[in-house]
Amino acid sequence: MPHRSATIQDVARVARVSTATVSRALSNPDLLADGTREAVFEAIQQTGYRVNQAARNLRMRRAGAVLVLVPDLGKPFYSKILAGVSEGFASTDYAVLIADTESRPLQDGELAGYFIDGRIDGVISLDGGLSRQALDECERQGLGERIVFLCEWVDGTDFPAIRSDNGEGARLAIRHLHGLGHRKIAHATGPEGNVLTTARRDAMVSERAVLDLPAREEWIIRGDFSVESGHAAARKILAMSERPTAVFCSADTVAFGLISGLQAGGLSVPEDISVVGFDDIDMSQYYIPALTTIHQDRHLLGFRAAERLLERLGPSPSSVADAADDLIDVELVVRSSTAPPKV
Amino acid sequence: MPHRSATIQDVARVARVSTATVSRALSNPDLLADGTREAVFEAIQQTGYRVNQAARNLRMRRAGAVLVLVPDLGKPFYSKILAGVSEGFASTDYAVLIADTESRPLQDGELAGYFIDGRIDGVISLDGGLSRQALDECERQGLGERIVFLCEWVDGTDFPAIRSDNGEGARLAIRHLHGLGHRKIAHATGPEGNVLTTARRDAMVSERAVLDLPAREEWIIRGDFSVESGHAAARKILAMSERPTAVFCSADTVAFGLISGLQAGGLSVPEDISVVGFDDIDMSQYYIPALTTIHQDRHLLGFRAAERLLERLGPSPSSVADAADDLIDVELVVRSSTAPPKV
DNA sequence: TGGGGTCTTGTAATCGATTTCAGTACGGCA
DNA sequence: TGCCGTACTGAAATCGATTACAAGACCCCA
Repeated sequence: MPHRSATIQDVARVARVSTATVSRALSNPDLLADGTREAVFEAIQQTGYRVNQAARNLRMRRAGAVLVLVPDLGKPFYSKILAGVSEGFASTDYAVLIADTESRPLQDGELAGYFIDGRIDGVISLDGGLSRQALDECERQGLGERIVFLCEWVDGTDFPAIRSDNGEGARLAIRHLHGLGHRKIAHATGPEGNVLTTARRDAMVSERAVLDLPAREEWIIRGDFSVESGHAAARKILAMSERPTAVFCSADTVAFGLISGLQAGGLSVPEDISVVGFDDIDMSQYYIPALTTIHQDRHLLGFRAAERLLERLGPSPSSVADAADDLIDVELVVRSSTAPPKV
Repeated sequence: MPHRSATIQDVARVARVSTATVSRALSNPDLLADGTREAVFEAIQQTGYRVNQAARNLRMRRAGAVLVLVPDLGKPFYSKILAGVSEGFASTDYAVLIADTESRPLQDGELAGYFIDGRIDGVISLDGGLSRQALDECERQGLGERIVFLCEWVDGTDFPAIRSDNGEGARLAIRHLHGLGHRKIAHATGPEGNVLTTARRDAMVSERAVLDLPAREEWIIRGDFSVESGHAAARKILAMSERPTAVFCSADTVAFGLISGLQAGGLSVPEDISVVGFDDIDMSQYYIPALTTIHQDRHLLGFRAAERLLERLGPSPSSVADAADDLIDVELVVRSSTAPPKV
């Protein structure tokens, strides 16, 4: 049985003031006379008082928590992002709840339900696959202000979305390969229907056109962001009559699987085929060959999303934040998985 | 402004009963007459009522949340564990809070403070480096029952600790290498002072003695669990006059760095040196060479920890749970990073 | 017919904070 | 001296649930 801790009543008794005064001492100290304030703080010290969050939240009609929706906690890509989010809320009194939408998808009305329950004050969703219905329901309840997307987003909605400049990333990758002399460039995509898949593929395709490079249907290899799908892409490439000399992968993990698969099929990277990844996860610089990739500042992404949500939860409803701030720069990191094509 | 949602009062009014009856309908339905119960559920439907957690928690003197302390969210090792924990709590009404103890270490009294605040009901700590003081303070407040360790633990305390059989893992690794014909086996350790470092190193050293293998001081290479430390270990090995023919690494990430470093130094794996990892993170099977390693069931570890904490938070204080259940089996996974030594 | 038991339900206290409203004290000014 | 504004503090309502206690209805059996 936890030792029953001091309440505001106890403090008031010790300081010989009312509970209202104690409350004010904490939230609005300059309202009090100097002596009173000191007496209260003294009493707080003595009793070891800490304000009870449940009571405070009940009275203030807030939950004191935000929810982060992660498509798959098991993916290393998310870890640093979460660290960033968590840091963004560290100096506030919001708790950070994390839910994995893959291991347990949200039920109908569950998201809005969390708000209504008083469980959460806001949401950061890393999952762009949230159902339209769930979002609409939140909007209908006037909760639209409390939702921020991160990395992914939902087309056709106008929730703020902190994200990397995916298009620019794809263009950097293609230009880099083009610069090395590659012309036959393939793309291993993410899962169909994912906004990142679309953004990266579209930019890749259009940049390829801009540079006047050849395009073949089979060079767009559908997959998902998994290592396995990279492995599968390798098998497809090995079976092609007209092989590309370079592959731009939609994720580093895909690149790892791809390289591993190519190697198993007797092709070496970058000698026979160059590979570019996307994300720059920790492993990438130590992979053999070290992976050329598009760096995303994952920590910053998380941190910014936290800031953005905090703004929106704050007292002033319309913030001055610039939507342009929501696009985070990416960077090409050249390592050893790319080289000029064989002549 | 979120649409003010229905309260228990509203439901009571609609159903023409008292709030007590509504409350009972939810928590103890068979106490009510059939007709009443139906009327209440009908009213709940009509009003869209959802119980307010803050109010409920306040009244029931509970927080409705558990905290998971993660040493470094950025490490891919933890992701699946968190998914397991999260799944373990999915069917309960506990929220799962996650805090990164590296990016923001716990302050004095902060942990006990969370309990007293009514912010959390329990803790799962993946961090074995929690200060003794913080733990003692919790014990003193009678909160000892509410703490469970996971993966790591703190020597000399008797909190339950769900963990892999680290000793067995180390022995499996050494026996595997011994079986291949290796005699000169080195070990790249984790950070000094970490319980896992100690457990794995001690078991490695004693198994090496059991098998009557040579031991050299420099073959115990101190590091931490990072890729970088594996890289550094490679440099040390390259500089040795008497090189080992195999290295048992304290983590897969260390193995990756090691292999990368050896390769950079002109030694290839497994031809020149065999490498065994520990953890079997997702990447390991796709690394080149695919990594021979000790598999930890990370999802199960997380899930078990959740179960264990739930038991302890439940109404019956002394659970029947067997402490033996807390040790999770590990498995040797043989891939391509190990081979017989060159003759 | 009356006492005792079971079923069902309601009244009201309670959890621990915040905040509105009102009151007191005091100083300044006419 | 009397009125008013300012500074400070307290009493009490409130947030939305849970639950101890009590009371009414009904049945059974002596």
